[in-house]
Amino acid sequence: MSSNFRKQMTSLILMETKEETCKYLDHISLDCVVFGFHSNQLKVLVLHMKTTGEWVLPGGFVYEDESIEVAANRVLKVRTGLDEIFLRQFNVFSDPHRSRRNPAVSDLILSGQTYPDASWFDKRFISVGFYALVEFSQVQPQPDELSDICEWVNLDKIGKLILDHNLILNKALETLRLQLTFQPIGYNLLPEKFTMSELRKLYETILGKELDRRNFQRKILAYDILIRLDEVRQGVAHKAPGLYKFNLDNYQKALEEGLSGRW
Amino acid sequence: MSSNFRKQMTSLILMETKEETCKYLDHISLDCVVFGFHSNQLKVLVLHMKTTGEWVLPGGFVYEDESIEVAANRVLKVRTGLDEIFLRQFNVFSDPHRSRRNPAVSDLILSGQTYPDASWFDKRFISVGFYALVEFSQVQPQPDELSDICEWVNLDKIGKLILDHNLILNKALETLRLQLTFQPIGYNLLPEKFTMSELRKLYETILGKELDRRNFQRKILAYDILIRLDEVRQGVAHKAPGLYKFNLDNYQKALEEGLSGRW
DNA sequence: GCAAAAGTGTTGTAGCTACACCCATGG
DNA sequence: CCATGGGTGTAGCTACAACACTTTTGC
Repeated sequence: MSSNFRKQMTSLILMETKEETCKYLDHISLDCVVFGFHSNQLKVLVLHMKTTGEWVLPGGFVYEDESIEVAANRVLKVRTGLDEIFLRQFNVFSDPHRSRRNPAVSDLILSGQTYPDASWFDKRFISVGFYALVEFSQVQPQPDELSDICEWVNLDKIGKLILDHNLILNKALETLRLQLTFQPIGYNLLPEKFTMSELRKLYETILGKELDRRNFQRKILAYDILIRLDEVRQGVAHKAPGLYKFNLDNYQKALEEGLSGRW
Repeated sequence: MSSNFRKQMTSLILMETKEETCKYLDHISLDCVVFGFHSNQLKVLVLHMKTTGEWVLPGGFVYEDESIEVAANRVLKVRTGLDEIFLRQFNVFSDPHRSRRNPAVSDLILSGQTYPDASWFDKRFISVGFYALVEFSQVQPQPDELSDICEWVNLDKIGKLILDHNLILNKALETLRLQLTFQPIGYNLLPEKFTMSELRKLYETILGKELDRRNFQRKILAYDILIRLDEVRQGVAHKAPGLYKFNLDNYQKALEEGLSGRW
């Protein structure tokens, strides 16, 4: 790592943080598994570190005067351009050896403007895991000062991530599965208008198994949570599928009960 | 609060922590909602503070070299006498105003043996909530140095707790409800041998609604997770009910699928 | 004998599975 | 005109709710 490079990155960090007077809480971080759904595949937002070439989940730290939820929202707003993201914490990762000294980062924190001292990054971090559901097409992935890429990666194409981030991802996915019946997962991952196939493919991807096309349709319609629009999807090489949107009122009510079935 | 009293309590704390060289992590605490089941009622373990008379959930702090799970186990071992308690984290409570200066506690921490400095308790705490399931009769409730009572209280008799502990309790209960179908909740709350009524009352208490005695029995037996013993409960003023125990192998397998039904 | 709870049986129905069949569209 | 996926229908089965009825015990 060249001295020039260090200088450049240090100034980048300072630029971004200069006006901030709040300090971060020691020892506490957050990591986000941001899910999106596109071309019938579940995708996750990941960053590629400039210095080490490692892949990481978007994450950040918590200011002394904000809740973790607010911190996660703040972090994701920068990373995606979106406000008011659907966000749920799902687990705390606190193995004392989960984090380690990261020279690429801690080298930068010499000025101590926002961090208590230079060794701040050497400390052990307890990380709160969040999963986020976003509408794929609305996201403008933005790398941070330490990364050169921020992009969507298919769930089945995710390789080795930094630290315990693969564990975090897997746990997020497991949570998503368990919460499929009582969280508005379809609503948050799909665009406003969607076809029945798209909704079903989303369920199939999350559950990791195929569902009967016809039974799925009848079952989901029986909940009365969808509104059939007078539109069809154009430009497909077969019968044009009808478009639906969520009936948000009924959807919320149905989720309170849980979408009972076994899928 | 008399000066004598302060001295006494300070020495108590020092006694307990003298041999410990590890420091606690700043800003991070944990709180446990310990559930027990006795005389067909769900109970929670609470402490009564000597100084302020407030009721609190058992909790503690995290050493620099332990995970939160290990810390929670350590705390609960002292409070209950039990090892290897069934324990699940369910939420992080991080509202920046959730904790406040607690004079009764922070006055004690003047020596800085185990805490970084005297203002340690004044800091904001982010608390990881755990729920624990224990077998009521096995527990020996032990107050800590700051409390004079540690006892079981019926869920419906719990009054105002300190800080946001009522919120923590409610969230724990909600989690318990949601996880009833895929966590070994019956197994951990009941004694080894139990009657069908006891198991059903447990479900009824957690779910907050009555279940049909006969349908419950047939449904739960259909899962093949119980073993009917050749014993009956004696000394009841009616037909002696048969005793059951869990078939742990089958129970685990069934929980992986989820005890499907709607209860 | 009677009250109270245990234990077993029955019946109708809702909802699911597993299909068959036809429709619309692009190439 | 055919391949592809959309849309609707139906028969059989399972699981469940809502009951009735019998059994066993203490008092």
